[in-house]
Amino acid sequence: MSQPACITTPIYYVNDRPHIGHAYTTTICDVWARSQRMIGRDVFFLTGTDEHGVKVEKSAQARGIPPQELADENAAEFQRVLATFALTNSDFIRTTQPRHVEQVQTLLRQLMKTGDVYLGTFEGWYDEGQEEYHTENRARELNYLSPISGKPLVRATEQNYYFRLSAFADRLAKHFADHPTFVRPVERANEMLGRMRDGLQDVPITRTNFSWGIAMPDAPGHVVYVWIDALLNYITALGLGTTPSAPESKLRDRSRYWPADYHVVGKEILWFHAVIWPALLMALELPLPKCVYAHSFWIADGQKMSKSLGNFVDLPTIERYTSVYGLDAWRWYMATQGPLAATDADFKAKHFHEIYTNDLVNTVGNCPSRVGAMIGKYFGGKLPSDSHNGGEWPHRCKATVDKWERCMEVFDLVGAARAGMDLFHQVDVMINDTEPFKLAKDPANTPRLSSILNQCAQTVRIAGLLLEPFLPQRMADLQSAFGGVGSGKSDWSSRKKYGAIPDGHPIEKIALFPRVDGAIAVQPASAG
RNA sequence: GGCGAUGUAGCUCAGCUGGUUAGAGCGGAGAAUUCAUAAUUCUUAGGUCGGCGGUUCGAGUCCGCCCAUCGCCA
Repeated sequence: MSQPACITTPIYYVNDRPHIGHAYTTTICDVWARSQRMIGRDVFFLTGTDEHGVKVEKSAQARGIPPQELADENAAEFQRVLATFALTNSDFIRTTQPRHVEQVQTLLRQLMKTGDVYLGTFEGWYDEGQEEYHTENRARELNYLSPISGKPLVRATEQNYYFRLSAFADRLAKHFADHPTFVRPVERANEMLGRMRDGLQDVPITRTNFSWGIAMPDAPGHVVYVWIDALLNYITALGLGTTPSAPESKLRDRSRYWPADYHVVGKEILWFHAVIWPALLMALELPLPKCVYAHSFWIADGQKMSKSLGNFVDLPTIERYTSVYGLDAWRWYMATQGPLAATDADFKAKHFHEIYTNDLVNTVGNCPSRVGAMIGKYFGGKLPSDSHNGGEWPHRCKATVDKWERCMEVFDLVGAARAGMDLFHQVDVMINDTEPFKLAKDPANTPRLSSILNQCAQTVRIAGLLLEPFLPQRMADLQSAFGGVGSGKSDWSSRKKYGAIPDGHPIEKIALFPRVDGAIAVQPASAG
């Protein structure tokens, strides 16, 4: 039985249009999901849409349509994007689906029963656009105007249901201490710890001033706050909120995927995922995710992306890149140049072009091309035999595969990609050092020539294998050009083994990544 | 305003608990080579390690202050 693996993206808010931020998070999750599937794990990769809340209600109102219609429209748009990008999510959960709504209500009933959710009163200054309250001091500082919209804050009193977050302070602190990689990267974990030291206050989980949301059970007029609703998607998708008799109880088959290996989120929503969500899970007596990975943001040409600047790398822009460079190139840039660490990454057309040319054209593309060409020229396209059993290469390949596996396990996508690249580079070095093209001039050298080219081909095959999660389309081409062995159906232990291509197997010369002329490359977005 | 970072070669960044000539990738320069997608390989680039002061036999590496940028929070 294979080991389950689970990775999630946040669910995307249907009030937003898809942009590079969504594409990035989903793509890196996809790379990881593919890698784990490749090594034989039973992977559940979850994404979806967050569809409730005041903003959706108001946007729909502005357009004169029911909120569900707006949600349907935009959820479809997000799903279209997934298809366009060939992302391999296992499910797409929508918070308006009955399966989610019912489980959220079941889970909230449970929390009321345990006392972790209680009815309380609150009065404060409310920012309707942001769906948040400000403290008295803060409100005065702001002149009682929303810092975002500039609209007046509203004095509001609410009887709300609260989640007893304060009760979990010690357990959370202990969890962070016992699991130093619970929140990554470490800079982000420190931010959470710092904020937790300031104390944890109970958080309201219902509102009464809007209706587009999940009804709080047994509490007419109370609607579940959108964040709580959204967080619970991670377990409702796995059926953890179903009762055995419920119509959705078959979802419980998925319970083996919990706890998730990775919740991949943007840093702006880390507090919810690193503190509130774990506390909720503790209250529900469910295990915590193994890691909450908070990536940073893409900026565009050195500037923060914002609506007012109009410099969002939006879907049409992304599609320009994929049409010029291909989908794999887009994935490669996302996964290897993205803001996986604590600092933001700059998205630049020129940089994209350089990375494409250096990494993909000149290395990943060219190396198999030269190996294939020589086998074609000197051996009629049939893999010559190696009388030296691979020499150093079985060892080198194994060491690299091991390193790749270790990197992938800890979500070090850049390190894993580098491992594959390094193998291509080593082959290039060997060719330059041993000069097979010179050996080919004298038939007396044939045995040596055979060994060298066999070793090149065997190693190229493994290098390509390691890049498959990043470059699924082109690496499939490479696998079929290099003997067609080790395609998806074989198991990992045999695929990763050196020497899988049999002697005499056909090897094709291929050009995986066409050079893109700088002149027709995607141009930087012009200012204004 | 509170807390926390960051500031290292043209660019993007590595440099664990302080110790001989401060590193990598890309760009630039030079050389080798021709199997390959004008691809590859090798060599190289003399950067006050933000500024000032201090601790120390010795500091990008510790402390203080200042400047700049950024993050989280209020």
